[in-house]
Amino acid sequence: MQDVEAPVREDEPPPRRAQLGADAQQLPPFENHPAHRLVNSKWLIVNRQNFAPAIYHLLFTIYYLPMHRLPEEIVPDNDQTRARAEHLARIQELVGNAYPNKFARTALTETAEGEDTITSVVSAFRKYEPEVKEGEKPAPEQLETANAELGELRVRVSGRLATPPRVMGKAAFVHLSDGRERLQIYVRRQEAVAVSNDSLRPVEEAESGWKLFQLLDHGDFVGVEGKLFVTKTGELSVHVETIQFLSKALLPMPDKLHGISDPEIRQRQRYADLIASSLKVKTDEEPGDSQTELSTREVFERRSKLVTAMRRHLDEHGYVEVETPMLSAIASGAAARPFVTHHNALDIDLYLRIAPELYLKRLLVGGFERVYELNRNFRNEGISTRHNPEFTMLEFYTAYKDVNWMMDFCEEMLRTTVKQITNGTTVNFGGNDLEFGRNFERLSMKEAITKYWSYELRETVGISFDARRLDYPDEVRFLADWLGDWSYLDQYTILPGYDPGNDKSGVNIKLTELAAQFRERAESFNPSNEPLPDSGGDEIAKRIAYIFEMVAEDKLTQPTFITDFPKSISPLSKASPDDPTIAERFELYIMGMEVANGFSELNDPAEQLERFEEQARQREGGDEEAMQTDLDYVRALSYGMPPAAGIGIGIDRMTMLLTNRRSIRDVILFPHMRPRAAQLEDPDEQTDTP
RNA sequence: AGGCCGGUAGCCAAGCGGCUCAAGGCAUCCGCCUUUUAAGCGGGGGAACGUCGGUUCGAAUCCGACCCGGCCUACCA
Repeated sequence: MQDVEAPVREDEPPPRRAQLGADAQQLPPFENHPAHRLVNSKWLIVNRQNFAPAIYHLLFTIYYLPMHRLPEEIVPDNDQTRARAEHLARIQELVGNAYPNKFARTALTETAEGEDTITSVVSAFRKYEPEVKEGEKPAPEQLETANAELGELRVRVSGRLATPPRVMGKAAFVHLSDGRERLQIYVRRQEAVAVSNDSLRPVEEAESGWKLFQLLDHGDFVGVEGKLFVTKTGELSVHVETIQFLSKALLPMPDKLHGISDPEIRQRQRYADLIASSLKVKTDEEPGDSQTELSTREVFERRSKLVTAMRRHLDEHGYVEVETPMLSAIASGAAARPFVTHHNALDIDLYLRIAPELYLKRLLVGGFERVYELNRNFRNEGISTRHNPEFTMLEFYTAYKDVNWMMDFCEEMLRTTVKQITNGTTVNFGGNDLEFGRNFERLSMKEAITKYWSYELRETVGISFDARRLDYPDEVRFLADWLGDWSYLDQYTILPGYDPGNDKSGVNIKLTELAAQFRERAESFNPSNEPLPDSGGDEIAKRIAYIFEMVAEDKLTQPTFITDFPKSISPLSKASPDDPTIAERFELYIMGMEVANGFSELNDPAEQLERFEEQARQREGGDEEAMQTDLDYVRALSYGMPPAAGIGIGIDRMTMLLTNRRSIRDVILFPHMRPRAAQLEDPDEQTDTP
C-alpha cells in the first residue's frame, strides 16, 4: 500500500516557525500528515530503547516537520533525513536563524580571498606539526615546543563538517573542510560557547557550544573561533572557544571511505561527487595508483588552469579574444548535424553553432591579424566517452602564416601549457608516458598507414606491407574493402565467449580466408610492371583516409601530427601546391584521440564557393553532415582575406589527457544525460508500452 | 542504432532457485568514554532486492518486456 505523500504548497512559502496550534488549520488532513506515517510505522513498537524517542519524534513530526517540508524525491523520508530535520529544528531553538548571511574570518595568512581559509591555515601552520616516524606518537617535549611556537594564535575559520563528529564523553573532534583541505577542531564540553545567529552574541545557556555541537551532522557548515594547537598525535587543530552554525546538510553525506562509485550519481549530481571527493578519507592501504590519482575537485581545477594557460599564451603572442554568435541562421564551418531552436520575435529557426570558424575568418577579413575564441560548440550527434553534445573548443587564426607554422606554434603552445600545469613535460595517461617535451612526430596519412599497418600485418597476415601500393587506385580500393571485411569479422573475436578453438560461428575460417586473399593480392603486386597512375581523385583520397582511421588512428599514442588530408573532406582548407587532391591540413593525435585540427585557410572566394557547391551536392545526395553554404562568408572573402593559418583545439580532450580520465564526462562538470523518467516535464512523453 | 555487463537500506556491498536469503561494513538512533583521527565499547531501528508481467507450492535468485547507467562497436573531418 502506497503511503500518502504530504502535499507541498507551491504558491506560498512554508511558515518560518510553526506555532503550537496557530497553524493547525493549515496542516494537511491527518491521513496525509507525516505523523500518520509514524503511527503506522515501527516507531511505535514500544520497548525500553525507543519509547521515549518515539514520543519525541511524534511530537516533533507534528509541530516541526511542516516548516521544512521538501518533496520526497528531493529529500527522501528516512531515519537519517528525519534526524537531520529534527536537529535543524533544535538548532533553530538554540541559535535562532539557521541560515545566517555571513561569517567573518581572520586574516592571519596571505590569501587571495583576503581571509583565512582552511587551506591557507593548514599550509601556513602545518610546519608546526612535529615530525614523527610512521605509527609513532610525538614525544611530549616535541608537542610542548610546537604549542609554544604556535603560541596564542587565535583563528576564525569556517567549513563543512568533513567527518561525523567523534564524541568522547566530554570532548570531541571533528574535521572541517573547505573543499580542498581539512582542519581538525577540538571541542570541550565545558568550554565551547555557541553564538546566536540572531544577536551574534553568545547563547546564554550552560554548555551552549556543546549542545550545538551535539546537534551537528556530517556535512553541516559551521564557523569556529579558537586557538591553534597541536594534539597528542601531532595534528594541527583549533581549540574551539566559540562556534557558530552556518548551514544545514539535510541530506546524508556520501560514505567517508568509498565516496560515490556510481558514475550515474557522480555525473548527474556533480555537487555530491565534489563533496565526496573532498570528504573521502585517504587510507594508506589503497594501491599506489590511487595516491597519485586526481580527485574530482582537482580535475576541474586543472581544467581551469589549462584554459588560463592557453589564454595567457595567446594573449602574450598578440591574439585578441573575441566572442562570435552561438545562435546562427546557418550552421556551418564543420561537418556535423546542428541543434535547431526557434526565435519567437523573429519567428525564424536558428541553429546552435557547430563551429566559430567562419565568423573568426570574417574577422581576419575585417583586419584582425590574430584572433581566438574559447567557447562551446554544439553538435547534435552521438554521445560517447569522447563525445559530448556541447564541447569546448579553442579556435585561433593567424594572418600571413601557413599550416607548417601552425604546427610549430601548436606544439610550442602545448609544451608550454603542459609545463605550467604539471611542472613537467611528461604526462602519464593510463600507464603511457606522453612526451610533450620531444618534437612531435609528423607523418602523412600514407606514412602513418605504412608505419602501423606493417605491424598489423606481421601479427595477422604474416607478411610485410609494400607502401607503394597506396599509390595505385586499384590497390587502395582493394585495401579499403578488405579492411572493412576484416574489421567487421574481427570485432567478433573480442566478444566474451569467443573461443578460437571452437569456431562454431565460422569467424575463424573466414578470417583465415581473408588473410590468404590478402597474401595472394600482395604477392601479385608488382609495381615495376605497372605504370604509375594519377592519384585517382577524391574517391581514392577518401579511401586512404578510411584506411588511416582503421589501421593507424588508435595507435597514435604519442603526440603526432598527421598531414595530407583529402581535399574533398576539407572544404575550408587550401589545397597543397604539390597535389590538388590533398589539403594543406593536419590533425594532432594523442592517445588515439583527435585533439587538434588545423590548416592553411582557403581565401579564394571563387574556389570557396565551388567547394560549398560541392558540399551542397553531397548534401542532396543524402549526406546530412555535408557543410552548409554560407554566402555571406563568400562575400566576406571577396573583400580579401590575408593568407592565414587556423586551428581548433579540443579543450575537453586535452583535459582528459592532463587528468588521466578516459571519459569526456569525467572532465565536464555537468555532462548531458538522459533525464530520469520522473524528471520528464511533459507527462505525455512517458508513452506507455503497448 | 547493435552487442556485453550492471541496478539489493543514505553509502559500499554479500547472496544468483525452496526451511535462518535479505549477510557484513560505513552512516543513523540510544548508552559509556575530556587529545581522537577509518576512534573505541555495548545496544536498537531502517530494504515493495530498478519497474511491470510470467513460470513455480515457493522468486532478490529462473523467463519476458520496459526504464536507467557503464563499456565496446556503429556514428562523430
